[in-house]
Amino acid sequence: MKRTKPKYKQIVDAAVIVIAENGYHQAQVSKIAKEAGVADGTIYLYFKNKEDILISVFREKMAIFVENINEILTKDLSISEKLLQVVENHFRVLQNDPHLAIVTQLELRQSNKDLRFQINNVLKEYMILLDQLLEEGVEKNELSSELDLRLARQMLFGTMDETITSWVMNEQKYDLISLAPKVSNMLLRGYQQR
Amino acid sequence: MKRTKPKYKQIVDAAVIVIAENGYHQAQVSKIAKEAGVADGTIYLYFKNKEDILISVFREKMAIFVENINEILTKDLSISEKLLQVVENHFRVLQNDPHLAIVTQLELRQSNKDLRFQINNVLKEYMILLDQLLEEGVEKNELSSELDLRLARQMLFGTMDETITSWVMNEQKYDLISLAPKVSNMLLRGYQQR
Amino acid sequence: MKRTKPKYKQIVDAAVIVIAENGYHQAQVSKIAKEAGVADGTIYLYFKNKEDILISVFREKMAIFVENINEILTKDLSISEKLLQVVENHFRVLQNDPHLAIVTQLELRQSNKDLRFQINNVLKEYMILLDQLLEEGVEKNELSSELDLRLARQMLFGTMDETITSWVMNEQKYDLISLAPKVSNMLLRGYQQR
Amino acid sequence: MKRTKPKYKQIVDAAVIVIAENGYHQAQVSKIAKEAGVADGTIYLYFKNKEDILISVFREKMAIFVENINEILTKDLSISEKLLQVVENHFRVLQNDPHLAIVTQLELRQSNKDLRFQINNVLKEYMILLDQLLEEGVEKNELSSELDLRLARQMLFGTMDETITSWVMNEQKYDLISLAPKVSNMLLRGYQQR
DNA sequence: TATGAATGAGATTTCATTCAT
DNA sequence: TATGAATGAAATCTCATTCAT
Repeated sequence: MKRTKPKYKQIVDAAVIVIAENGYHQAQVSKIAKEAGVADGTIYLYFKNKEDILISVFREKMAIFVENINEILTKDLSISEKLLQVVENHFRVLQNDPHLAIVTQLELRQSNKDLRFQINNVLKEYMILLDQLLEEGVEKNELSSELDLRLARQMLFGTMDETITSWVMNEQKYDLISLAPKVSNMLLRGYQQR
Repeated sequence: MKRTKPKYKQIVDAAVIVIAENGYHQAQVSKIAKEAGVADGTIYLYFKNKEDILISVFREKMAIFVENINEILTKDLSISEKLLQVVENHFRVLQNDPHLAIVTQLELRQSNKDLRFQINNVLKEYMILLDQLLEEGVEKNELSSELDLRLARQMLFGTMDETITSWVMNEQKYDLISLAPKVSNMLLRGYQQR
Repeated sequence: MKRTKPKYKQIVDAAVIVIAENGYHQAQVSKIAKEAGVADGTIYLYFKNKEDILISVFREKMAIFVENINEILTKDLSISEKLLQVVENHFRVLQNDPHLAIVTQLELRQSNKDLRFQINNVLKEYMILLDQLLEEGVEKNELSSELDLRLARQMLFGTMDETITSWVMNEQKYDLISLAPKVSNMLLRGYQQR
Repeated sequence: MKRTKPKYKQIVDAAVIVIAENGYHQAQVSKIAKEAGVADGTIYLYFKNKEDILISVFREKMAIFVENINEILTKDLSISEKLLQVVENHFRVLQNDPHLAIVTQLELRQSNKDLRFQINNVLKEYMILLDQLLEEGVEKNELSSELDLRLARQMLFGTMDETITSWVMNEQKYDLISLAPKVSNMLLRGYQQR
């Protein structure tokens, strides 16, 4: 299972396209192979099984989020500014890759429990970073000292997720990124002391 | 397609149990029929196809939410109090029916795009009620006049949804209902003018 | 798994024909279904899986041997006469069902270890009857008192088996049944005291 | 197709080991290549295809039997003594190479009809030698003049084969070689005039 | 000679749905 | 209305073999 060879990336990218265009249940291995320009059997030189392709898609793409967020967190900015950048980043990555948006918001959710469990493990890393952001806000006295961190993070992630899903279901008709300031403002006020 | 006969309800209830206990992908029509105490073929006297069973499950159960929320909205209460009651109601219905919680938060999400679009149509009714609540808040000057209603509602629904899903994924180990005040408070502040 | 319905027998018989005519590895379930005049899926109402079909073929057909041998053993005959009848019976059943002969002597031996283990269990019943025959011969002093029963039975079965396999490999060109007296005579002498 | 180079022998020996340890159906070409310490493709410089490896295994190993038997036949011994030595030799070669015993008695029998016909061709050479032994016995008046040579040889081979297969299936728990005298005695008596 | 990455054909099994009774 | 036996389409994965290097 080589994870570095160009063919590995070819197949992951092909999977995103095929799933976005055909839907999760119509994304047969043979379609992915065709899109990637390799034989069906070649897939299995790089992935253990079909599930392994899907979890890899998620892992590879989620890495982009994590990397960006990490960068934002290390900057010397106020929490309100960081929060805005986090939301904007989340929105931007998905607006700029419409296929990926469909895949993460609609298609991959159709996967079975096993796969979703694995996806959740990948998501945890992202969640931890969101937790860090909020914790920092409390420490710096920018957010309420009484904030329930878990609930706050669930509000953050749930709001972004629902906003994006609605946008995808509305066929990505409006500009998502420009909604980020309003969203982060609402969240911020929710997190602040009265 | 009789929607009133007892057998219709029998089958819907059987579906909830079977899906919760076996998972979406292991909820075969024959299992549902067995649980309902009818023959496989009988299912098709009451439902067009399997998807029709699932959407019916959602529609029937969602009716409980809508009914409750409707009642709350007509009461003579402040928005902050109504918001609390809405969140509490949402949490309570699902905490009191663990099978249903599993089905709505985890299992039904595995359905295909078509079914999910239909589910979203059912959800719309609920969304409209949430919109009304927020609108009323703006009109009564309890919420910021600059509130973006759609985003606000997405924050409301997204936060509740994510909170419940996390709770289900944590095997419903803690008390969900008691989180309602904190959640509604955070939301409320987010919706208010500084 | 109904073992009595006519369709069960239909499928078993079809399996014998298909395996004999196409060979073990070319006996696809769909071919068997076609030969039996049922749909592919119907097979799985009567058999757990493909292996279950094959072991059933063996079990059903072996029952004929066991039944016949049992009958012979209960007759009031000399051991030499019983031995002759046993050999003759073995040869006759297979000569009269050329398909079955091909299946038992050539095709079913290609099965994997698991299946062969199960087949051996079925064979054991037959082996035990052969043991009884030889034991009776010793008790009645018709066979040498020093006979090693296990080796004697291995000689009996091995000789019959090799004789039939050679006959099958020679495309069943000569009369097998008429060889029974010579074969049983040779065996008998081998079992007798000098 | 060089049959002399060391790599040819390396591969044949690797095949015996891989088949014995993994079973016929789990003996992939790539496993054999790995065991032999060569690349998959290299196999095809020495063998036409996989079947060719297997038939080669059989041919190479059978040569040992043929050589030994030839030697025995040329000795100046009574038929009864030669028969004993033949049986003993057959048992000894397999008892001393447990891997080979498993391969010849269990695994190679799972091969398809084509391969088994080829194996039988190789076996024929051995069968001819057994025929010669029996013929010599008749000529020297040590065996019955009325012996049916083919049946007698089938009894000889079938008995040895079944005895060894039982021993292998019993996990080679007892001493096989020491059974040779009893076996050859039973056979001898069967071949002699009353 | 030697390599090993790539190929692609092929079959078992499940399960939603039908329809004769 | 109700039954349940029968249907049949459809997809993952393996592995012998090839061939460019």
